[in-house]
Amino acid sequence: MSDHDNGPPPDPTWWDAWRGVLFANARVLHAVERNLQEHTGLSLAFMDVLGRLYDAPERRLRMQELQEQSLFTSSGMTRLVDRIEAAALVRRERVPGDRRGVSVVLTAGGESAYERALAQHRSDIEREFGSRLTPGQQQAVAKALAQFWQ
Amino acid sequence: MSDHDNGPPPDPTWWDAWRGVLFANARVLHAVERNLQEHTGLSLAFMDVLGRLYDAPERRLRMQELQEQSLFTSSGMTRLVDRIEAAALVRRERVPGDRRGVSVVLTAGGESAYERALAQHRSDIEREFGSRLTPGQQQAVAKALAQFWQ
DNA sequence: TGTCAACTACTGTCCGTACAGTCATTGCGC
DNA sequence: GCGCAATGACTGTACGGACAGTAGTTGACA
Repeated sequence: MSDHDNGPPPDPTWWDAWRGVLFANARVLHAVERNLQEHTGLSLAFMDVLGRLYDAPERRLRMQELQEQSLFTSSGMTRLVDRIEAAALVRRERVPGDRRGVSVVLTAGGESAYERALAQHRSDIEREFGSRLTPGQQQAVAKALAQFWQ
Repeated sequence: MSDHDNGPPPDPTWWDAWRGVLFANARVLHAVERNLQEHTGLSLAFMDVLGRLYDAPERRLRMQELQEQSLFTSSGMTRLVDRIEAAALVRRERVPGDRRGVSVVLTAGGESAYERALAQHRSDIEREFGSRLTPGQQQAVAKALAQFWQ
């Protein structure tokens, strides 16, 4: 048994891949969130909610739908929507026929604020992340990780 | 100009890659952090600090070294070390020759707690992340994202 | 039709982090 | 040696999110 290959055993490949995901996420988010906040006044949490409303039919969703799609708890979503509503980017409306329910609707201001912020955000992501990967790497990463958002 | 290819323009590849990183990170972390906490009582923030001390010469680092390597602010690190110290996993020591400085040293209990938790954590990551990628995908992701942790 | 469990959203409270400011200590320029 | 900016760590405060609990509403079933 050759035991001349000593030293610490190398990390398995999946461990390096995971570390890459962890650090890429942290570093890119850090840069991008700060920049977005400065240029548009919107946080990524805001963007997440606004984006889901933007893509929804009639630009509206129930609180529960909003919460299910995101990684927030329902109480967290209540308070997040409170803040977005205070910024006049969405408004709450009663759901006809179910007095328990509340719809969250994108306002006109919210719509245009989202469009502006999305453009900024995408260019930030391209600079901090996309441009650092070759097209082949982009493809490979996208394919390997697509399963995590179905 | 053929304009029969309408519909929304497809997202660029780097955008899909980024989304993969974002969701993989969120989903895996969520599952793994909960499990680690339950089985070992340690949070990932604890693990981060303990790991850096574990890998350092003499199992000790200055507060500032600890802070520079991590994504915490210095005040955040002060309070994080407070909590880890309260759990008796590290202790603070004065630096001889510089009365401003403080060394953080891994205790014997901290060392063994870290070793146990690391084993748990790695098996969690393998299950939630590694096992979902083919060896080729692991390799590709690791290579593409290595730059984010140098 | 009355009762009760399930559903929807909100609130009380605590914890962890960031930002800005403070205090003691150090070392450089003169 | 003296003055002063830089360094290293800590503290006051505010905010965002989680967990657990609450209140109003609905629908199913006896």
